Amino acid sequence: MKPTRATPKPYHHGDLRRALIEASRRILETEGIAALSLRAVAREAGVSPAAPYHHFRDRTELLSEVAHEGTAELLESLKRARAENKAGRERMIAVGAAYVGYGLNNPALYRLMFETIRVLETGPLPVDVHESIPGILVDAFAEAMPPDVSPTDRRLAGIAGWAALRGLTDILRYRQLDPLKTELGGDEGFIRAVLEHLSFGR
Amino acid sequence: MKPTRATPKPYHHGDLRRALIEASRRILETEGIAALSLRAVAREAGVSPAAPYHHFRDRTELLSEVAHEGTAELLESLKRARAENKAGRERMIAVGAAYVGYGLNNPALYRLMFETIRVLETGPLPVDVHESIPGILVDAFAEAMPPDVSPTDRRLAGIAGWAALRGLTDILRYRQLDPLKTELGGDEGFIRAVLEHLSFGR
DNA sequence: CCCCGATCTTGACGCGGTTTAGATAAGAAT
DNA sequence: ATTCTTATCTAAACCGCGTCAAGATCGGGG
Repeated sequence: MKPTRATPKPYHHGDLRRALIEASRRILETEGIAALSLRAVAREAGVSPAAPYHHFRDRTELLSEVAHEGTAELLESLKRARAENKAGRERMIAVGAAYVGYGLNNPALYRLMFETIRVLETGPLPVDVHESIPGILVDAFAEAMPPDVSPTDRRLAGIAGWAALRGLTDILRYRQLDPLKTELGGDEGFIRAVLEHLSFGR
Repeated sequence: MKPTRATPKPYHHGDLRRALIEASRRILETEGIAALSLRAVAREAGVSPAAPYHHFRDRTELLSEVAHEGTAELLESLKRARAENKAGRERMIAVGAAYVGYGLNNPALYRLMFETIRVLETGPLPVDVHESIPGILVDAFAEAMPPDVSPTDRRLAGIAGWAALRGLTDILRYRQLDPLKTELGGDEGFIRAVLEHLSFGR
């Protein structure tokens, strides 16, 4: 009986595809995105430079897979934050903090996901919008609006919130400490303060 | 026998430094950031691959100079928008639209400025904060707050606005048209609507 | 007028992505 | 079990890239 594979049974190596992705993430964490070359990944996995070509069309496709894993993880984290908080301000803050937190805790991978490889957030909206990263973010902000807000304004709030999260993550990722940040209790408090402000914080 | 140049008289080439930067921008506009190699720039300028090393320490320094020009242009654009509008909501929208507009009109250069080469927005705050790109943005948003807002909240509003601009630019740069965008009158109207929303749009 | 030094070229090195041809080994066919 | 097939991997090569060392060139100061 043919092994119906969750992971296709490999021949020589033992699931090189998987090994390559993991090697990539290892390099990404330890040496940064600059060191993430196809050859380096192959070295790390202990195979020849040409071996990866039997599992990925080219370097971009390998990196896309790595980025895809990051997207899945981030999505999972957002879903968790959503599930653990009732719709409204608390959920918005929790979801937002989860997003920024992921970016800060996985800087190289985050960068790969949203800068180097654009395959992900690009393209027409995914199958189920509300289960996508932008979808969850937009929803969380939109639902945090007061009840009297029009649907259009609600949607604008969602987009504005989503945009602010992307920008905030970049700013925190690239910049040194802002004086205000420490005043407000480090990253945590700072993020929370900005998010609260975004949802009509007063 | 020497053609008297407008630019300071160089030796062999005729201000190769300048020519290299301009060649870089030409490649950036036409072929994108992926084609922006040192050798390609040298080719475009009609010199040997090693020639640039007499004007720039390495490839990064050349790209930094190109990015620096972009930063100067963007800064100029923001200053103009600031000067042409009195402090408050109108200035905030004008400045914000100028920022996003620059990013959309110079996608490859914008990306070089804020993704590929980080020398610019990175590092401790510049000499005069209020004459920097983040400074002008933060100020514009902070000043658009109602008068009864506390200094801390004002500053938070500035940072939130700045972050939203960065994110909005990315989103518009990477994504296809959002349905809402066309409803609101294309990029222009969309940006304006989001910005208005950011400053307590109700 | 000659020499100095800034500027540019030539040629090379090592690394990267990718392709081609060949070796290897697992499963299928006989 | 032996042979065949095919996926997998290696070896070797090609070309472009960033960079450096050595030499050629040329403008201006002595």
